[in-house]
Amino acid sequence: MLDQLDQRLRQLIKEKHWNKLTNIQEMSFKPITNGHNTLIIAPTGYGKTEAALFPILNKMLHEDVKPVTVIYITPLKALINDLLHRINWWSSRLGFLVNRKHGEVPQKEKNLRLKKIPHIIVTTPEGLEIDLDWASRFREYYKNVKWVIVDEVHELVSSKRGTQLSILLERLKSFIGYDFQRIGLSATVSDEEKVAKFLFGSSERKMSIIKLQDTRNFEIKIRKIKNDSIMWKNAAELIHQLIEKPTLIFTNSRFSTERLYEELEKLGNTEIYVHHSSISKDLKNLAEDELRNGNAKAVVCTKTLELGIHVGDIKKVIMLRPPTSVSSFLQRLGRSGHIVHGIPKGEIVCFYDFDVMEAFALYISAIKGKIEKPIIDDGLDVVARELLGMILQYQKINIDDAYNIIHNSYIYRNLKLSEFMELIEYLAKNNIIKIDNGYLKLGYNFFKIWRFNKDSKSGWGKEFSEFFSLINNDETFTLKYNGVTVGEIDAVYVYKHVRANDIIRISGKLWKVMRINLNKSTIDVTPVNEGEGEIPIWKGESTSKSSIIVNSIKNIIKNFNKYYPVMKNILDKDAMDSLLKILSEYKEQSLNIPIDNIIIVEKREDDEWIYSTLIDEKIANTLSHILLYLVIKKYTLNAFARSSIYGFSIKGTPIDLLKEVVNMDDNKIRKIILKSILRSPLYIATLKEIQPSFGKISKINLKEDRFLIKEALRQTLKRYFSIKKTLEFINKIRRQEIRIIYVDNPTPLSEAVLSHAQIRPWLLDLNVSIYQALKGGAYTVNELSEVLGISPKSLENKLKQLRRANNKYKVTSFVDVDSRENRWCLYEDFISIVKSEEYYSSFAPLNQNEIFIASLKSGDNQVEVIFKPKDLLNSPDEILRKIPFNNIEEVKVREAIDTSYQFSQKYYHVGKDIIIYLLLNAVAYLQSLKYS
DNA sequence: GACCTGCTGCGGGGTG
Repeated sequence: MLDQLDQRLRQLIKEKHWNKLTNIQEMSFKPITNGHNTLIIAPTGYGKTEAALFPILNKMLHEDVKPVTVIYITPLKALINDLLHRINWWSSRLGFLVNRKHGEVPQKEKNLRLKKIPHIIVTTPEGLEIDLDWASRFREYYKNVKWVIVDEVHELVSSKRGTQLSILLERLKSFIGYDFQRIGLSATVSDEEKVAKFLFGSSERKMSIIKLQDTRNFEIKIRKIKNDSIMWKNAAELIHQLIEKPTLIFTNSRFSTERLYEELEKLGNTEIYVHHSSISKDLKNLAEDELRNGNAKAVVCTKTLELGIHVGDIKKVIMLRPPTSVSSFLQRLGRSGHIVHGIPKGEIVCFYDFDVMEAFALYISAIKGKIEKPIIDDGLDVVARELLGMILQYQKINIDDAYNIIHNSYIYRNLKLSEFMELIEYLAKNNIIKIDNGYLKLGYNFFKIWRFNKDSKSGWGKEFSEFFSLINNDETFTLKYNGVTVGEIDAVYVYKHVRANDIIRISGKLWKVMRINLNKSTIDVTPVNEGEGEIPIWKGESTSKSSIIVNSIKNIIKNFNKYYPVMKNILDKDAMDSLLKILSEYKEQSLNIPIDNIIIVEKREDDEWIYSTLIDEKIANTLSHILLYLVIKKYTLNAFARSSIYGFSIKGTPIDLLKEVVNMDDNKIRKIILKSILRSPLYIATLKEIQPSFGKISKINLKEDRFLIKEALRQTLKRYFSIKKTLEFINKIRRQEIRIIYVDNPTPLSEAVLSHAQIRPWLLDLNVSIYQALKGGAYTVNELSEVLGISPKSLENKLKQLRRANNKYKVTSFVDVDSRENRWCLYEDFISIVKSEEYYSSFAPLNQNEIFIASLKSGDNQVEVIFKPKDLLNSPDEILRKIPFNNIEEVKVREAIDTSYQFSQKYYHVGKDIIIYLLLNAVAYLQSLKYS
């Protein structure tokens, strides 16, 4: 191939001291030169960027090209920065200008591109979105584009960002009126054809897929630690021995990252860093730099370091607990042995017996080359957003033209015009667009939702910059030390758990909370050296395990003897014992392992029914939601379910509800599934995510917003549930192809089910939501308002109503003497809150002997009780005797000498059962005012 | 205990 390259390019290759080109560079040259749309598949580190670049630069040297000639798209800002230098090295020497564009490029640098138009622009999907929608001058230069390169296609293909990009490419094609050449760069994927079609869309060019047979081997060891009360310490001790400088230690959560670091630190480890998405950028950069410089012994990280950023040569990868998919397993493993002939070296450290099964299943699947197929997101919210983008671009757009552009995208090739019209009508109803003689224009709600003005924080709406991105963010608090950001915590966690003087562990350090600024959503902290810090819990989306893992586990159990020799090589003794233990426990109970045709049912003492069987997680999720729906309808609100690949469970029913489900007809089950999804937090989250795209900001109305509800339901179903597979599963039970066996003793898989999180329903009934939010704690109106997403004012009114209630939803309030704020709690929880340490000072008078007067009212009855604080503690019955009614509508407390009522405290709608504590609260509060 | 990613353009006015 070298001989076909222009002399100037050949000279540069010589200058780089490249003796030869990599295989993938050789193989890609011809198809790209011939103008084919080309998908290049090879692992990281094989020079894919140059494989795409060489033939293009070669052509650019000979053709009359005008800037902008090439758009290079990649999903990460860090990659853009890397690529800029890499591409610029070649192109600047050939006389072509390169420019980058992402949110953190300084304004000065951004402005340059209009003065000197670049030949090659490197940006994100969002960057292209901005340019097409909004950059009215620069986008004119896009009319010269001949090539579009999309990097990390595997990363984009199954996300909304990829869907967005697929429409953007069709918009670009329509805008410039030229079928530009598309080149994709990807890591190993399972469904290459589909990925190629996704990328190439409506282009009529021939297509080529260039794939490097990945013959790289890898070394893997699966280990198990003892999961007793000090399992984190055990894990750290083992990992400490396994580390070979430099090592990447992957965990599956931000919490685990911090927790493991804590224990590694206790073992005296230095030169170890923490890396995850909630750590400040500077600290992340430090960790990356130290890796590259060879100073870091190890970095404990989440998926942040799984993606393509170069972090130097990694000697070894340790995974704390198995990752949830084969592709993630391979990506993590691939971070080590980065030199082309290096062999990746990995360790999986397991906590539980079933971790060992999963780890081995991952290994077997990886060896066999079984990788998860991409699931393309076909959300209509993306269509809506792109439609709005097109209107921004053209001011107005013909409905048919808009439809054709969307329809050209591979993802929406089956979208019917009627469905498109339904979408348009819904957008028009929300006044985010208006329809004018077959043309679409922006409606007056557009700039209400996507605000330009950052300061007008009041009310609803999002910042205009967010319009260009389909990534959602939950509310967070930023931790600041001396004004410098050190990390981030979920807002809900802050409201529920963080208070002044608490010690928090984040970014591998301990911080004391000095001040919580609710308005700015920041927390001022200061570093401390000792004490036990609490690690915050971040609530992410649930990560489900791929069905490849489930099937692989089934296969391994069925053919245990066949796999045994491999196992002996890869598992350490403890891991091996774990696997054998699972098998022998079933044997001891004379049970078959529930892999294909058995469900083992156990009822635990607390009314939790566990159905264990290896199962597709979507089926488990669907079944558990059906059961949850039935329990709530029939028995109790205090119910929850669990679902996992090891089975599912339901708590709160005295009878086996699965039996009832099996006896229902399919239509009824279908209806229940839909109803149960409408109550699931997963649906609520989807709804929240997509509704701004449709211009919906006010309260959702079941009739008016049918389109939105239907779409949210469809997306939730597609992502997390499966009606078809669930009905098939139930049918197998009916036909007794799946047998149900009841047992009394715990079995290994049921223990695995129990280790999964509880799914609680989200009820639209406000009383219930408040009940759920308050349960077990005491909160201010503002805190609750954030948790529930209801305005503080209406929430306060609701709480005042509930104060009068005479049922389990009844609430009450008291003053938090430390913060002087009113706190609300469930009436049923009040006494346990009084007795908790947290609010001790709110019920502890400072002076026992001062005299107070309480005036109590009930209807027309009224009494005054004179008391000393010590009476409340020593002889409460005497005080109670003086109160002639059980329900006290109003209590007013003041100090006897304060005849002006200058300081008094009131309570409403309380029973005699808690009045003593409220009097204590009033006294503690009034005295705290007086003595401070 | 449950991952990650990104996020105005253009031109006019002022200052040195």
